[in-house]
Amino acid sequence: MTKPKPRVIYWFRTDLRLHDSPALKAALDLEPECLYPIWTWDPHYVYRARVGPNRWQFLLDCQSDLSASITKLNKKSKLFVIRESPTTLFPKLFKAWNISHLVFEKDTDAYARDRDNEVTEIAKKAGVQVITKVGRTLYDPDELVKQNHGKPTMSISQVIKAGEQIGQIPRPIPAPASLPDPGDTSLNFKQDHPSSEPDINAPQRNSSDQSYAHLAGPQGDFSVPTYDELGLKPSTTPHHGGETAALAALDKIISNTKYTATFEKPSTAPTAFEPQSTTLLSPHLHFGSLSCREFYWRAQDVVDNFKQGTASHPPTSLTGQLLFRDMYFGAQAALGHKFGQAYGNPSCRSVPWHLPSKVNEDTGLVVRDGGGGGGVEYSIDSSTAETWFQRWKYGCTGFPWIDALMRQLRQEGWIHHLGRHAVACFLTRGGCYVDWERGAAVFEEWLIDHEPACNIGNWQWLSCTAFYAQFYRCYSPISFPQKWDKDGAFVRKYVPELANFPAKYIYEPWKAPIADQKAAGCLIKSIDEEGEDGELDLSPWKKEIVAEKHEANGAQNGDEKKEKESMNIYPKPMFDFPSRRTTCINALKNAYRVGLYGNDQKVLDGTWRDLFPDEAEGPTSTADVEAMHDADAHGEFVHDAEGHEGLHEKDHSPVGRKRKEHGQGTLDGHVKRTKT
DNA sequence: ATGCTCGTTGAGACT
DNA sequence: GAGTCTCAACGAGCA
Repeated sequence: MTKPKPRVIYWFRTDLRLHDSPALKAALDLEPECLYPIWTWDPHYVYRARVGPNRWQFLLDCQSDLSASITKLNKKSKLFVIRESPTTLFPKLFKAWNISHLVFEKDTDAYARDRDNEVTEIAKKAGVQVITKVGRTLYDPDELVKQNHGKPTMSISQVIKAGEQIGQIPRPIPAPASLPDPGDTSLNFKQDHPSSEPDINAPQRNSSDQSYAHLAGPQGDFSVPTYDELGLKPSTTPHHGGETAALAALDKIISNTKYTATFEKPSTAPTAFEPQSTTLLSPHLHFGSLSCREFYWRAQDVVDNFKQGTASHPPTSLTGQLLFRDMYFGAQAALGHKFGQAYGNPSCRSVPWHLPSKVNEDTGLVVRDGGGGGGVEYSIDSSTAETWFQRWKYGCTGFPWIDALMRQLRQEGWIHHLGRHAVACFLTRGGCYVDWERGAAVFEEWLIDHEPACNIGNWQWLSCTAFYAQFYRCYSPISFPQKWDKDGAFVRKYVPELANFPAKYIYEPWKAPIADQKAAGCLIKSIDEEGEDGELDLSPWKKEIVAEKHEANGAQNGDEKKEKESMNIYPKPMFDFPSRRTTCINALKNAYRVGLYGNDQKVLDGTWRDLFPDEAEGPTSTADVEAMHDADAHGEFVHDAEGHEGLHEKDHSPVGRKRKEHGQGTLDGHVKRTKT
């Protein structure tokens, strides 16, 4: 008796490619009678993960390109996009299509693991065999953890050591030359509609969300959704997704053997644009439109054939970048949901930042609903910190380097790695003393290459709560960009108000004499001088980004012309950087001395904050306070003195009010030591 | 133990 | 302009 041939669903997720897909190969090795390449529209991504229009665009690009590539291999086939949650869809789909096997690439993201376990149970019940293969990382993150003695991989040397135990990174697998037919695709069942509540992506839409209006899309042909169907605001990124584009970009990079072999991340310019100084392949790695192993071996082969002894090495080399990615995946694989937050995380230091996340006491996880599009909910312990956070987010801090980066991020969905360092340091340990989880949430929303593990890991790194501890190494928003871009071309592009400023003042425009400001067509003013009754008015910066990039050179409407004729306004810096740096470094020093991690009992029960006096983050010496008053932007810096209100009670006082500072003392006298 | 080096990407003064 | 040292000082790993 011959066994019936397998009827296989290949479930695409973050592996939107045909080349080097071990899971797809496993599906094809079954020699199936039929193969259904599908995408299920997961409500977690639609409603619960923060996804801005630019990343949506990139995803749809990847899906469209993949679907076309599948059709090239088999005219009857395509990427069948089904609008339903995988957990409700699969039981019905297995039956309707008489499926014997479900194949997908292994995913170790905390959420994805839960979902995949659930789907695997569903398949088991339906008598469907599940096959998974690793292909998203160089090594299987679980294997990496196992070889790292069961511990999260917290340094690159641990990854290298564990990797040596595992063995060589697999060589890439060629794309298939043909694909089997799909079977009958009729859907003889009713669609289950997922709950859209809470919908943290509501702010990303400008028309009604039709994501789940039709099981197989408005035409009933399983096509990739359009922007209309998803109700999304238009994207503004110039970067596009898709395997075809990814492989072409990789070819171009690899063909430059010197660039490939001698790449050193720390010496690539974060101020470079058109072209950028790094590869911009990260969004492709996230969506799987490029295999990381393809990237690794193409780069490694160039290195191996390069002039002896002149190639760069991990961790700064191109392959080193991929090892860092694996490191973060390994940390996440070991820690699960706790990796994404400080609370309860044994590998993450507890620091009494401003704007801390709220925690659900039952689950021990941060509260991830925040109706109104906030994502993770947080306490506003300090109105000044909240103002600083909003000004950081919308690129109106008054520090041109920071503002240029944040505007590039919001508009294009990508900024250079060192630019991410600069803005992350500024928000957390090197300026605002705001919780890294606030910054991570903004990156989650805006980055087209948002990789949960890498984003979380890098924010922990930059805030010196994990992976990195040299908190006294602090990025200056003035000296750091000057290293690469003396003239400020980058600032001029992304902060056009300052386009005509003299290079001498481009990173510190508040120092320019009024005559120079007038000559450059831009006045430097306190934001709150601008608004009515002293209220902060960030609206000029918060307003929607229209896709003006492509139209700007064409017809301008009357309003825009008028605006051009009048004087531009750019804000004064929202605080004195040198004094804030001193304050933050001392606060970090203190937090390190207290030495608590997220899983400490005192952290879990909330009593840990008593170990930090009100002055925990405030100025630490009289000299600092004086320095602030001497600083240029008079009045503004008095805000520094607040932040002493303690972190528990909410502060409902109006944003931007000036306050008198309390008496100051050095930190040391207030600190109870927990380490001996 | 205690001291040393090293760690993907600091700033600033100096040679 | 590139390299080197100091500033103040972190943890991990090693001898």
